[in-house]
Amino acid sequence: MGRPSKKQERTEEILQAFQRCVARFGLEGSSLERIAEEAGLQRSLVRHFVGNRDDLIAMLADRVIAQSDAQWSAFLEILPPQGAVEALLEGLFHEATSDPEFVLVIESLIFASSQKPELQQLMQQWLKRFTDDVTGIIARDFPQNSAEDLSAVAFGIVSLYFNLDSLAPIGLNDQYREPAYKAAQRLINSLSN
Amino acid sequence: MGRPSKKQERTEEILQAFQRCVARFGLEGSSLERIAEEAGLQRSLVRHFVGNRDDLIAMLADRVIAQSDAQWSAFLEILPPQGAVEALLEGLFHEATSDPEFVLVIESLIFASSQKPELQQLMQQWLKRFTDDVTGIIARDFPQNSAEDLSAVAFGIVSLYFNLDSLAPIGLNDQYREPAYKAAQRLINSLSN
DNA sequence: TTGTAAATTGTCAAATATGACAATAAACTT
DNA sequence: AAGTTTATTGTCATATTTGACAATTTACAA
Repeated sequence: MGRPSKKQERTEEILQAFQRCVARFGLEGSSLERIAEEAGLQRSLVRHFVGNRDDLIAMLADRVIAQSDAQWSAFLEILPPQGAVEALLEGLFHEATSDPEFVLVIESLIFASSQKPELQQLMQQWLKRFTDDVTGIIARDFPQNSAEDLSAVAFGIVSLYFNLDSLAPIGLNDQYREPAYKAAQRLINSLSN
Repeated sequence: MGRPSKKQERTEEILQAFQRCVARFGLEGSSLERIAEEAGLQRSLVRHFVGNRDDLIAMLADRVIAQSDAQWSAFLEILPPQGAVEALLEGLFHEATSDPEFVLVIESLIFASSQKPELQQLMQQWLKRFTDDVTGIIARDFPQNSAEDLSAVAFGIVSLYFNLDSLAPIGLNDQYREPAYKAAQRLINSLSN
């Protein structure tokens, strides 16, 4: 009964438009006006489907985190049972050409975390999953090391990877990718066995 | 002749207010209105002394970079002639409790770099000075290593340090400081000699 | 065809941001 | 005291953003 709802697709379109806007103008700079224009919809429709900008931000965060998790999970699936660490480094520093727009959105969310407690919690958990997974992978290949050493190495690798993304706006990504990879290798080599 | 100019002090006040605003609302979210209110001045005065927001951003960038460079230079001065690397790590990961507001401002500038070429160039140079200095310090204590290895280790240390700041908005700074320090040590220990 | 739920369009009022500029007040020099 | 430079205040026009809501249209079910 009644007209079929386009809420799903419309919401998707709007969120994609929002994502593009955030990458270009930042969270604060993305007015509903701009988002609507970017999505090719009327502002009223944006309001109708997703509410005000705070609602939008919450939805965007969920979406982005889910997307990131999905990518990450898919990546983990591919890792070989043994020699996983080597494949991990290859994947993180050589193959992975993360979408700059996506990176900017995540940066924005991280940045906005300091103002939005709910968001901060989401990002905390997101980061923790990431580092814990990396620690786990390393632990499997290098079981003889203490948890402390493993965490340190894992955090180092995550930092190297994240830093490439964080500094992406500066535009030196290509220049620093190789040093980052080498540094990660050195961290791994510093483990026993 | 004529009334004495307060341009210096006023500009300083305005930039400080701007800095506070940026830390709270982001670059885009800092309207002249807000800045003026934060500075306790009329908006007209803000315009009178520093111009529009693009002018403001340029001035803020110069100021922040100068400030950062000054701090960094002062820090380098203190480093002992030998054993400098150890002191470096101590300083970066244990003593240095960087002002969160200041960090947020730098983050904002880095982030905005992707949209503003002049700013991007400034930040590139700023980052380069930083990593080159670190490379130099390490090179002095570990002269037997190749430039490539030294750069990798230096970039690793810089990444660890920056990452702590980048992730500061997430609020896990304390938790990750020690792993970061240990990872940095491991990188250093991976060098010959 | 009729009822209904949802999409879609359009409009209004209020708040906010910006640029430009006039007018006044203050502080200094000669 | 006169002149000059700058600070300071105030205002006007304009554009943007937002929230709220009314009116209309569309697509489906019975």
